[in-house]
Amino acid sequence: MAYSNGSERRAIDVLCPVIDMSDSPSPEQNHLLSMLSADTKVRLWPLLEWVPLPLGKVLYEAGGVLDHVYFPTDSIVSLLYVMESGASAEISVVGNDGIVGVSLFMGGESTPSRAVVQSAGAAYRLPAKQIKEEFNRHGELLLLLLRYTQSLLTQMSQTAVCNRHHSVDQQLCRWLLLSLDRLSSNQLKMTHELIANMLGVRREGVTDAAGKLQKLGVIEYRRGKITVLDRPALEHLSCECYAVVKNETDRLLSYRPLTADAKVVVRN
Amino acid sequence: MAYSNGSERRAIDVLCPVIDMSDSPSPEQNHLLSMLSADTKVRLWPLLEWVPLPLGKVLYEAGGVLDHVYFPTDSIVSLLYVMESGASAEISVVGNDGIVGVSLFMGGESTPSRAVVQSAGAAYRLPAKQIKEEFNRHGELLLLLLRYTQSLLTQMSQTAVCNRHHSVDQQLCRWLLLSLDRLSSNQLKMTHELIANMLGVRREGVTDAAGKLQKLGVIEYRRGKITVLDRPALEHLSCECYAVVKNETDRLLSYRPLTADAKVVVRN
DNA sequence: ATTCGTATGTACGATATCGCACAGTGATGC
DNA sequence: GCATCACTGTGCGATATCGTACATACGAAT
Repeated sequence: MAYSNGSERRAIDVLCPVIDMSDSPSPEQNHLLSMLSADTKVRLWPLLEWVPLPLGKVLYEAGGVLDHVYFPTDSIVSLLYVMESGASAEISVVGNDGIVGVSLFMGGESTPSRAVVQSAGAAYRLPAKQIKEEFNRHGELLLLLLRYTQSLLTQMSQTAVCNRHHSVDQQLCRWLLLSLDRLSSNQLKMTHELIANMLGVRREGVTDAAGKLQKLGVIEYRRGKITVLDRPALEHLSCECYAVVKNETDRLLSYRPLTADAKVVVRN
Repeated sequence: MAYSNGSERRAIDVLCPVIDMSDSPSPEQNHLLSMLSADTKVRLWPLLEWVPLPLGKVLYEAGGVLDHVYFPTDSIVSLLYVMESGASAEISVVGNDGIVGVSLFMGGESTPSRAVVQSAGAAYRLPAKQIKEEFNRHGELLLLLLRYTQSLLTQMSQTAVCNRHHSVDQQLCRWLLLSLDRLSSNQLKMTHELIANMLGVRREGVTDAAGKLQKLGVIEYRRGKITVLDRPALEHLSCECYAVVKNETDRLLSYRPLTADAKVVVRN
């Protein structure tokens, strides 16, 4: 892969003095951005804007016009659908493995879902105009983004099936794994209430399911902090949906989640 | 729109004598194909192969390699996800408004779902090589197919939400409307059993729901033939999901379903 | 007309989730 | 230290759907 040696990286630094790398993390933290060639990086880096994404921030509303695409570095963004009744369900999760705002380059300009920050962190963003321009060069970014979009299709269809056939217990496991893959530690800041919103179930249902997992020693939590203690057990208890999506995403994007030993392991 | 006058149509006939239009219906019956410019049509028509699609035919298996994309004319194809347990759920429906096999041009080559003919009819198909070549010209077909893919994203995410929050009764209405929009009559050949497979529920659940609709005079059925008598009522009884998907698809593709007066109305 | 396979109708207990209500309990701020 | 709020635990009846079992009825084929 390009960028594996120091000289190339230095060339970028020289060409793109606009971005102060000491302040903000490297765009490379986003897998999609890191997979680009040196040429494309030289073109795109100066256009990227680093933005902190506080918990709960809404990147775009359902039906609203998108003005940027976001490449999360260490944040997690949920694509959430909110119904007329107020009931909601998470359609997809995006972390440093993806991009938020595919409808910008797919041609639709808007989507019927809302993008909301589920785990605070940051992202690099690119204005609508720039992403379209780059997309229309019909180069590697187009290919990459299309493959990512296909992985989104998989994620969404699997969510549909999971919602139909699996228990809250199983879905909680799946959800925890999806989040875990996109975090650099084994701890997530998340209340039962918020998870319930994502899964589209009652808060009490999540409390029940989480209680069982805690009794089993798989997770540990208190007041908005969930620590995963036994990830293999979580995978075992989860429905097949997690593995299907992960395998397909790996296939499409050679996505590599942070391995256990690269993580900051927390015990609370 | 192009092709509104006779001279252009004749030009095509001269240029593409390979396709015998008297045997097979026009590719124009597929909305995506009909939206192309004259130039593109001249290029594509000779490559299209007309194929009858009998009920139940599997266009591709989950994980299998796709060798063609299909543009249904009067057939309906379901994208069906079948789980390890054998339980299934319909992810999306494709009729003359769309194309089957988006993963071919999205770059994935395969998908974890199965494409199965839900309503017999025919389609035009294009070999993998040809659709990729045309896609890589980066012309109007690319734009069109990307917008269609976005409408697929909408359809899938709405399915996910619907599976989570709506009753079998509501979902049956939504499903009937989706099928109706893709048929040229008000009658569908479909057993409760098959509908149950699509919705991912029990057959008895469908029988119950259909029984209620029949009692209300909204539909009429016997042994695999369902006749819709009161479409407005169906829309009223359906959840919002139908309308959301329809509006979004209209917006993205200017899709126009067959209007009531253009239909062959059947009473059984 | 009879037969037979398939489609549909119905019933009933089991289960999962819901909706609601309220009781603890940890964290945070004054 | 205390008050307060947000988060979590728990209980209970209501409801929807499930799984299963079996009855009925249509219609195609002989």
